[in-house]
Amino acid sequence: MEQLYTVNQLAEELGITPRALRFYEVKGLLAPNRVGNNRVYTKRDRARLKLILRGKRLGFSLAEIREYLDLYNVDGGVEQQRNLLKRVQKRLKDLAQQREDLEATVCELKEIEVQVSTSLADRSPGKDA
Amino acid sequence: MEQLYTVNQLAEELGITPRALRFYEVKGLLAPNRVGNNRVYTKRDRARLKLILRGKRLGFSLAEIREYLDLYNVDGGVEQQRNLLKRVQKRLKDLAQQREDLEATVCELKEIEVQVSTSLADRSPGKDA
DNA sequence: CAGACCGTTGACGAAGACGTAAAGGGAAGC
DNA sequence: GCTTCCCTTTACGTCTTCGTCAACGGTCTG
Repeated sequence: MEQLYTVNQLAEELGITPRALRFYEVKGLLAPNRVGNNRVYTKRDRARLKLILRGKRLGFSLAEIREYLDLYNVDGGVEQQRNLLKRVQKRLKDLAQQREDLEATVCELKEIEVQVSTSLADRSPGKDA
Repeated sequence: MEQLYTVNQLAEELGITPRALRFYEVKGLLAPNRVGNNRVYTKRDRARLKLILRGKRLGFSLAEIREYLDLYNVDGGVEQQRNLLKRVQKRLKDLAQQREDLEATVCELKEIEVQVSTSLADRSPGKDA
């Protein structure tokens, strides 16, 4: 019933190597079940992996992503939840900074784009007509 | 008249190490003037450095940041400008993807924040009153 | 039963981004 | 003149994130 994957299957589907998958496991980012000696990944593992990959695209290190994944463990006592809340809020703050950086960079690149575009249009007029 | 900096001054001001500054120079990201044997950084160098740091916060490698900085060289022949335009547009595309990832992550974290907050509020009612 | 595939662990390698120690030059203060 | 301080270069160390063998086990097929 439930969709399962081998290392190779899951790796190929998400466009990474099996080696990377095993590495993430060593680093504590994933913990697939075993059948005998072989890894078996569930949909949950897959979802977790997608979070990992998104974290990477955002430029986070595996250690940071590990912390980030911990934020999804909403269980725990009051003290733990307070702690979790703090970490979530810090992460949100970091992401806000990152968004600022992103917007600023996009703005500047768009300016350059316009500049270069018009410069090109001026040099070879009529090409756009 | 113009504000100048030594390695240590500039490093401290921007919260990095002098080692990093020299390293960026070796990697071709910075090219400060010399007075005798000593590096002297201008405001322009400082601005460039801030771009570098922003790139790092966005998760780019130094090599990518180097390319990015080259995008600011709007001079050059038509062929070069066409090339530049392409690179700018590719970079913008990458950043768009990154923005998507960013928004998705922020959304999820905010959900968690609400979840944990209300959970805490429920457990200790009246604390908020 | 041999070979073809998957899958496993382990060791070594490699690139990127610096940290850190070593050894020395120049100027400034006492 | 000697120390102190800042700066220099060179070189080696380190941590991360895998890639790349190497050597091995299990299973299926012919």
